[in-house]
Amino acid sequence: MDVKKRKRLEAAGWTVGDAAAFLKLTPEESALVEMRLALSRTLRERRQAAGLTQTALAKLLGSSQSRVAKLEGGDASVSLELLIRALLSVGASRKDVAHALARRVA
Amino acid sequence: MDVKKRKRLEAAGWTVGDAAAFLKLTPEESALVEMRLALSRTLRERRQAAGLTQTALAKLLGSSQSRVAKLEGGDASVSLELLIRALLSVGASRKDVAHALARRVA
DNA sequence: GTCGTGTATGTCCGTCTTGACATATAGCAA
DNA sequence: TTGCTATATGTCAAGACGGACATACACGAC
Repeated sequence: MDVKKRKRLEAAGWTVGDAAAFLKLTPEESALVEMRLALSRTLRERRQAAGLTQTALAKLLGSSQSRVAKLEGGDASVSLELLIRALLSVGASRKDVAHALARRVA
Repeated sequence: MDVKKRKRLEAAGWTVGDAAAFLKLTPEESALVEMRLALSRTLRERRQAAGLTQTALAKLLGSSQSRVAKLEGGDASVSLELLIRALLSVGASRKDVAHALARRVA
């Protein structure tokens, strides 16, 4: 968005920014949200690249299809822990997980 | 340990290896354990480098000294999630966390 | 010795996460 | 249309996790 348009919107009472700014997240909260997002995207990509369905991954992970959907969908009810476990179960290494964690998402 | 000694021990019924081999962990379980270890070590180092006591970090984190001790001590009752939150609260960035996660621990 | 400080360990109880299940939606083929 | 497959969404009981607290331990100063 160009600066002029932003100025115009802000003058009209709108706030322009990303989700973190909108929700007034602290830097730490933002980092957590971004990590979740980065991991869930990576999970979906790796699962599809491996030719697995959510159901198949769920079985590998010892979980259920619905939870895998929540993992990939960034549902608030899933922990980083489970996301990381899921990545490991699609063959990611520790280094892969680290890389995924730092991946740009915005 | 040199090969001869290992052979001798194995001949006597001993198994030589690291904790993962001893506990017969799957590669994924090993990776998780190593991540926990890597993060908790990094947390302790960063906290000390920042000149913080466990109590001070606990306040930053919105937790208690006892939980920080468990975090750093690798207690089984702590999640990766909390470890990561703790790192963020001592000023680590997402990239820092990723780096810590992949850090060698053996 | 006794403080004081920092850390470790154990337990309790409320909350969050999870697997399981049901159900809904979407796409595709016969 | 029906049927099948893949994914999404909601709910819930059981278990895991977290903060708080008590307490124990270690160390140094006094």
